[in-house]
Amino acid sequence: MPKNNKFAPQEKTGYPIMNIIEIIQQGVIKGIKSLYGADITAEQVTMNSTRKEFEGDYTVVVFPFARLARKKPDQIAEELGEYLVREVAPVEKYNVIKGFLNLSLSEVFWRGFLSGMYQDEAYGRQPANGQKVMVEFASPNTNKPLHLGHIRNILLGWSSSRILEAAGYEVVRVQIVNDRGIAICKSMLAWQQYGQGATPASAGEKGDHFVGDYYVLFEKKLREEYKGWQQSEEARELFEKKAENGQGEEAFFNSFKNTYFNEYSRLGAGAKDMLLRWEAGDEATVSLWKQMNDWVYQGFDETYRRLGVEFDKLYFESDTYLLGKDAIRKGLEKGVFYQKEDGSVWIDLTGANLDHKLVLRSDGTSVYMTQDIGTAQKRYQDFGVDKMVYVVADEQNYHFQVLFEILKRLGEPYADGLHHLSYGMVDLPTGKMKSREGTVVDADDLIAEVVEEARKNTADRDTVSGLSEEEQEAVIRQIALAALKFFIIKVQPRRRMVFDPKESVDLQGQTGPYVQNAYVRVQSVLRKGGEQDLSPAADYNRIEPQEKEMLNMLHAFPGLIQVAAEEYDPSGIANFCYDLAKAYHRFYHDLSILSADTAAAKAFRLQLSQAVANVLQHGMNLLGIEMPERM
RNA sequence: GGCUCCGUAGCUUAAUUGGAUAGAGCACCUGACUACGGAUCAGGAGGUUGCAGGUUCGAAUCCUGCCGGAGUCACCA
Repeated sequence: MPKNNKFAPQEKTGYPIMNIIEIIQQGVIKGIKSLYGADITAEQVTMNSTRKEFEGDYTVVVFPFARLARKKPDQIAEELGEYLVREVAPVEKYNVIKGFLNLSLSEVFWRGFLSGMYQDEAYGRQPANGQKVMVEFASPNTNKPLHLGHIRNILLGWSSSRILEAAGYEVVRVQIVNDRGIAICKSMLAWQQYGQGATPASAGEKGDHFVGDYYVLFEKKLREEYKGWQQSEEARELFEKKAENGQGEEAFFNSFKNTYFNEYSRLGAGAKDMLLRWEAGDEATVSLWKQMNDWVYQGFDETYRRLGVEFDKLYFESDTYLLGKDAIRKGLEKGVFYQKEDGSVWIDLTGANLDHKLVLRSDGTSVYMTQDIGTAQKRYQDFGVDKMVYVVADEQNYHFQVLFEILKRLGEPYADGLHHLSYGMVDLPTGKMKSREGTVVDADDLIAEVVEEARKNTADRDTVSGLSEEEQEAVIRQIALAALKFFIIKVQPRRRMVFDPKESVDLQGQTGPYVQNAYVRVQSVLRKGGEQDLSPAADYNRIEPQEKEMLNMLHAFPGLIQVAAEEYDPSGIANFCYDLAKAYHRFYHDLSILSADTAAAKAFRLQLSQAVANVLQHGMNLLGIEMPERM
């Protein structure tokens, strides 16, 4: 194989390989000018890949030129087609159907394109652009294990960060860990009262689940306590006095629950007291808090490891929850904020189609927004990033609109680079996930489940029987995670999605393993015939439609990465990988590779196979999905 | 109620951002290896893109109004 000139086309096309679309667009612009004397911009030249039921590679839509040329679309298309064939070298043929101009590129062009890229593992990756972007994702609370919702978040965050890297950015991956507050105090109190010194090790349980169990236990004990209290004199009197007209006992006590926790409950008082002592820095409390959080982190780390993600830096809310007050003070001086008589500080965002928003309470303490302002500033100080992406569910859309507007008005240097990667909640076929009803899908359980399913399906295959047990286990894990990840990532983020556990473990059809299988097929072919000289590919002169389809897709891949990065949307990459895998499966079925008719065909198809495998691996890698060599 | 997002085949979802006959997968039916891996391929059936108007050569996509669903409008996080 010609290793030393991988980027150079083997045949002279007369044009750089990558910009064929732009070249055609320029040709169209010149053509319109010379044929009709009109000036148009590249923007006005709409080009698509030709639909596969028609002949051609690219299609120019000529309707928009009808007015300029004062001719019928069909006639324009004819004239323009003739012009392009004459003036733009790679364009070899054209045909016109109903006002659409279909252009076919020469085989010379396609051979040159393929031979130039098929060994390039970095094909599609943009050179560094000198910009730095921070991606925040995961960001769990430390009182409960991760669940399906976190998985969607993590997969989106991870794949987006990979895609941004491929688009040329330097990426910093962070999360903010919500490690403080009343929730973790509930777990702490429950552990203190009922735990009898148990540890994750002694209980044989993962740390995050261990701590989560105490949170659940707290809620259970609280409910019991509340139920008992409802029989008391005090409760009866309150019910008589405060129940609204016609309000039943049950309805009343349901709505009273919060007040009960805050004002009557022994456990509630205990948890709140715990929080106060934590805030005061009480040593015993702080050390218990550290201990429990440590357990949780060990559990989280394990889950992240299973998912194959990692972070460059963790921010902890216990460090950041007091940040932002300075910014408020400065903003107040600059007149960005205003103060009410009671001392609370606000911002008027009605000009930006938003509302008035509180940024500091009357007692001078922070709210969520205050922290987020401070944290953004801190992150900029820490890393000097040009952009920040927040992967957070769509219930916080309004919050981020407000946050970004505030940062803009404060004149933050990164304010134009802020993006909320908002995604819809994950529903189950039975409806919403509700922790109270125990319908939350636990992340670790889910992973274990898909691995089991993959194991069952791998058991009776001799394709992997030659591998060691360890290697087999790795393959099973790769397949399982591919199924799970692909299932989630293929859906556009903004959509609320239905997660059917049964479908997520499917290994057939539009799935991760289907894509892996295409890759594995290529590897199998290459093992048998990849060691040869592929230069005869230059003589291949009858590119089949199945081959052309893949060449077109391969050519589109770099642009797709760009779009995915600009839109912060990995779903397009997933769907592309599926389409490419499908095209390869068809090609593989219809045409012979190793026993092709000619040496040229064989060499060309081996190049093509290798190119497809590279791009599939690269594309799936952007989604955080690994490719096995056998499966 | 105000604002935002979403309604596409029975189910899960695409549609190159206004382009050609709305494309896949699952499930259902029928077929395909003495061939490079059948976790595959081919075919069938399944659609008034929630409804009604409008904009134009052309609308799932843009505008208006309804209908249905979700989220959000805290000195909560």
